[in-house]
Amino acid sequence: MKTTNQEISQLLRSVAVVYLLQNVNHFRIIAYEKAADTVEQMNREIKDIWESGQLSSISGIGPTITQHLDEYFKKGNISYLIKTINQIPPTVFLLMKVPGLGPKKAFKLVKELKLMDEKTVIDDLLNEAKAGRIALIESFGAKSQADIIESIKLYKTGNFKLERMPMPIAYKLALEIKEFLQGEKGVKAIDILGSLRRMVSTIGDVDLSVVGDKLHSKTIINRFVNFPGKVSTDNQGEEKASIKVGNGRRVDIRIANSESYGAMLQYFTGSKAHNIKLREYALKKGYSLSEYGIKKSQNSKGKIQNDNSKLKINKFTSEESFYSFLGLQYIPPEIREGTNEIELAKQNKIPRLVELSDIKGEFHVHSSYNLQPSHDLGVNTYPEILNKAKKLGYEYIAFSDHNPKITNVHDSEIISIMKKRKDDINRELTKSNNKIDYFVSCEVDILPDGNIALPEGALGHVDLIIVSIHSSFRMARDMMTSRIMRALTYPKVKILGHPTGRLLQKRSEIDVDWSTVFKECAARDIALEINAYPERLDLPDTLVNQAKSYGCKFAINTDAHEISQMDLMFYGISVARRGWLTSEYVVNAQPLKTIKEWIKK
DNA sequence: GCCGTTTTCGGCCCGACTGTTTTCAGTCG
Repeated sequence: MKTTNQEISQLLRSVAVVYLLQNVNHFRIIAYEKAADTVEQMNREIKDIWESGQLSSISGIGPTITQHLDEYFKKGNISYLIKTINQIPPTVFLLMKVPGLGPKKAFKLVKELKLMDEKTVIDDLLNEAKAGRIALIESFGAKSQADIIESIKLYKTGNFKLERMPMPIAYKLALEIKEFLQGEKGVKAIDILGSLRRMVSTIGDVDLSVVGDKLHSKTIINRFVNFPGKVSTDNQGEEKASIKVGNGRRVDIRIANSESYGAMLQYFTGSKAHNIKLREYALKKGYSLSEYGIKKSQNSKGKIQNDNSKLKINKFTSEESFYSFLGLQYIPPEIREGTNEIELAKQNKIPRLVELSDIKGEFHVHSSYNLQPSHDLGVNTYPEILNKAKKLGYEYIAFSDHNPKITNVHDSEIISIMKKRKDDINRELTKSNNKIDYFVSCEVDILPDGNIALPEGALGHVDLIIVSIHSSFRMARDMMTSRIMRALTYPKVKILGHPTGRLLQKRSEIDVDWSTVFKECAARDIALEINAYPERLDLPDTLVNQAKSYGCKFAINTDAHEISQMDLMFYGISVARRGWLTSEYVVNAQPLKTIKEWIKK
């Protein structure tokens, strides 16, 4: 059975719940919650780490939890962790899924109302509420009872916790609202906050902030709640408001004044892990942080008696000055994930991450040239693509149409198609006296057996190829690994296309031993693609970071099937930045000369 | 239970909101 990080994280969180209900030391509870957070956000499978004996080297997982996990992996259901969880009725955990019910309330309800049937517990609670029996329980009242009925209704619709949306969709929504608000009186600046500012691949809520003077905050909020895409207004106050747009997506807005805007921006950008670590770091220096600014910590050891200044808040107009006050280099939002960014910022060692302006070309664009492809054709001609690349300021572009269909077609036919294509490209493009260079490429399917869907005889008619999986996504890990490893051995393979095959919210990643694949790519100088296509964002950021540690190189591509999609390079850049890539790791941030040498190798 | 560029002991992130409360606990982000 495969044990996922999600399951282990859940396990640790449940133990924290049990301890909370048993009134054990508060910080022991926090330790379990922290460990759960750590596991949840880890970019490697915890079980793999356990197998390699490296568990205790993870920050947040100390000797005790290491020992418990070790026992869990060996003994499963009879381990300490499971036995601990079993001390609490399982119905408590089920009730906690209802919004507004945390451990204490859920436990009290289970105890007082004797809700022990796991299959019916939610309905049982609803019936008790309707019968008026919840209001009779101490610390509950009529309002709580009514709230519970509402919450259960919401819970049953399944709409209370929508699936996250792919980041590019959220980004587009945010830009639409931003544009809608732009002209309003008093609006000085609008920023995107939260996970969207960090460019996480999937987004829950969209958060926006507006710098505006108090005089106009009411009218700004008013305009916001009249956004044409709005379906409901959740709350609307003087300084903030929430609306839902189509599909139940929630958008929050807050109006802030400019003098403490830096602290606000920092706080609401997150991540939670980053903010917690930042506050711990600040506390050691005697400072306490909040969305309003920085003040002297009440508990700081170095506190001066009778000091009024500790109540005074230092305000910051910019994030740069906020971080700088703490003695830290500015940390780009994309890497604020609570790994080691604060440590590095302290030493002034945050690298300059790759930027859109570093990009000098791309390798993955589909044209309308009909070579009887195995998958979708693009809609634009080679000259149109070349022109677009020129407009983007690129030095080079590679045409990577899908390979010709191989079913019922003889190899010789495919070879002649590929030859004709190459000749056609060269004839069409030499005419137009271009200033930028191009490469004849091809995106070739990796077949289930690891062979590629292009006869070797055709390889003479391309400069390079991208190999990608487009079928048989569900294979056992060892088979999938050797499938890819075999594909990498073919000549002219320079890029492994959309390596995990994931489609955000639609198709999960293939199961592969990535360390084996990454080592091979590094050894063969084959770049891993960071596919910027909005549904893909593939490689995922965490794997980018892992591959980087093996010395891999990356090609950030849009996989455009229409020239306007070549503008989506931006999304690929965000993935690269989240993976801590500097431009030296990105092949298409290198000049033409370097690329020519790379392709020849 | 975890951790260390002020500590191997003595600390541990901050605030809003809500409901049930006479001063706070629980939940959420």
